[in-house]
Amino acid sequence: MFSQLNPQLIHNLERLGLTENEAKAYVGVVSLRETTAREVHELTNVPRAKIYEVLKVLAKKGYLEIRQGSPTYFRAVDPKQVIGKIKDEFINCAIEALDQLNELSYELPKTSPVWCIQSEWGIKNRIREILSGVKEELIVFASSPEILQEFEADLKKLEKTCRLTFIVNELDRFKLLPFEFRETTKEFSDFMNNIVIDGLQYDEQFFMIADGKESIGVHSAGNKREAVVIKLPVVCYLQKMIYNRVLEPSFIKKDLNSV
Amino acid sequence: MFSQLNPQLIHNLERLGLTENEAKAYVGVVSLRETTAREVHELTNVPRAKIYEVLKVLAKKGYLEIRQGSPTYFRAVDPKQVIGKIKDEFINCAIEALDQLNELSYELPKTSPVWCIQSEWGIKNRIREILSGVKEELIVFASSPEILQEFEADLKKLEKTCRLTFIVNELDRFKLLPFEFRETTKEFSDFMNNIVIDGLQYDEQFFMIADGKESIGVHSAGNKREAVVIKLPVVCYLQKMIYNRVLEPSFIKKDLNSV
DNA sequence: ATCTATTGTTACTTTAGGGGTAACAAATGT
DNA sequence: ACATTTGTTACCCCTAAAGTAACAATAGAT
Repeated sequence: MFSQLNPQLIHNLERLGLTENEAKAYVGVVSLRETTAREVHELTNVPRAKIYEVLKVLAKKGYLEIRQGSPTYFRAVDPKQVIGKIKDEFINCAIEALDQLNELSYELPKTSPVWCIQSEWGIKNRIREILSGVKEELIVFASSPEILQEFEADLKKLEKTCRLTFIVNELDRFKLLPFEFRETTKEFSDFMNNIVIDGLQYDEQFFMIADGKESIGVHSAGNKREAVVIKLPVVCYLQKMIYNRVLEPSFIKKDLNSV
Repeated sequence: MFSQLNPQLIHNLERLGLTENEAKAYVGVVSLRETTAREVHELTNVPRAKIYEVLKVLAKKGYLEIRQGSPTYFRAVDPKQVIGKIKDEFINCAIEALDQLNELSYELPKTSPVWCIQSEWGIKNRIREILSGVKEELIVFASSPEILQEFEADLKKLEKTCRLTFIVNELDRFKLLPFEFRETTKEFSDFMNNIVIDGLQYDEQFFMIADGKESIGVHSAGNKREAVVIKLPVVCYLQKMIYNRVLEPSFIKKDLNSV
């Protein structure tokens, strides 16, 4: 009747490189164990005129076995073997691509002073990269605890070798995290949550200054989230100053004032 | 000038899920390290009208970082990270697909008596499966040593627990392999190399009978190679008889004659 | 300030792969 | 012999992605 096929499974198989009809047909044969083209067609709704070619292709790829005759019968090779094969081929491909990409890198990385990152994964990736390079001091601002939780382990490790300063705007919301937090002034946090440029609402969610020379800030502008990496020592110095200024006076340490 | 891009690399990246233009653009940015859309366009020949959108997409996926301005600059995220991410996602997908496929297997495998396998990988896979199921006796015929080499380790292991009989048509060609071989009669090997059915030349290359009830034969018909699996005990018995008959008389053992 | 070249965008065409449909030939079964 | 099922062929359609051409917006030069 109407497709009992798990659409998520079909989608996954497509991502593994099968066409939609190939995915449906393979699932069909696996479901039916040992079967004819017609049965597969009826279960999967792949047009009967197409099913023969599709099953042939799958057999050629080694995913099916065939018993000739009229009708011809088909049998699925164990999914574990099939998926394993696809995976192996993909991984070989990935390894080869990586090798080839690495050969392109003849120049040393020109490190430009400012970059913008527009994917969630890219942001986390870059934060982790910066964290792994911190030598002495790290200042972290966060407007909500989620992102800190994400990097809790990395930060905990850093705590042993570096001076860490955590700045937040509401101490309460962070009390579950095992760090010592300092609170910003009310004015500052109001300001941070309410920056509008060209009609776009900016919401600074996270900020980090590493060794006073590299910073990354994560904000949402409109409905998009992005991060900005800045490596200009001057700018970072200014940023650091600002963060030092906006701490609640009672928490400001002597040595920070002297900078 | 004319593309210095490694086409193999482009092809690999396409297999990893990028479009051709995305692959070229990413390779371009990796090559140029830190660069503008125009430079990427000139290096890769991706149409200039397309390069902006393509680079944006790559940034959205997290493979590039952006420095806004006019011109906008682009920088590649470390290929190791990028390829690693793609690989992880793929593998998750593969694992999920396998789980879902395994849920479909409600019935016990109906074992049909005869199957045809049309991919090299599928053939090897099935041979290995059969080898792993042998309990007592295995008879192997091979017309060339390559395929035996492929399974040398598996066969060596079997030798300890089973009676193994190797039948070949030219002892000389197999002397490098660490097994005891028996030779067929000249007539038989001539016959085997010269079977023509419906104008198609059949060349039996490999044959194996496991415990007298399951057999697999690999042959090329025309220019195609395929394998036939037969699980009918009767047929296997007959096949076994034939193989026993065609051994050079001097090598025929007593107990084989008595069967 | 004006002109020019470059940057970035938009709208369109083309192509190829995959999917769907209809109609026919070949084989099977009554 | 006839009908049914199996298998094939020739189409059409749609979409994703590549290519093209022309225009707007910006930056640099005179």
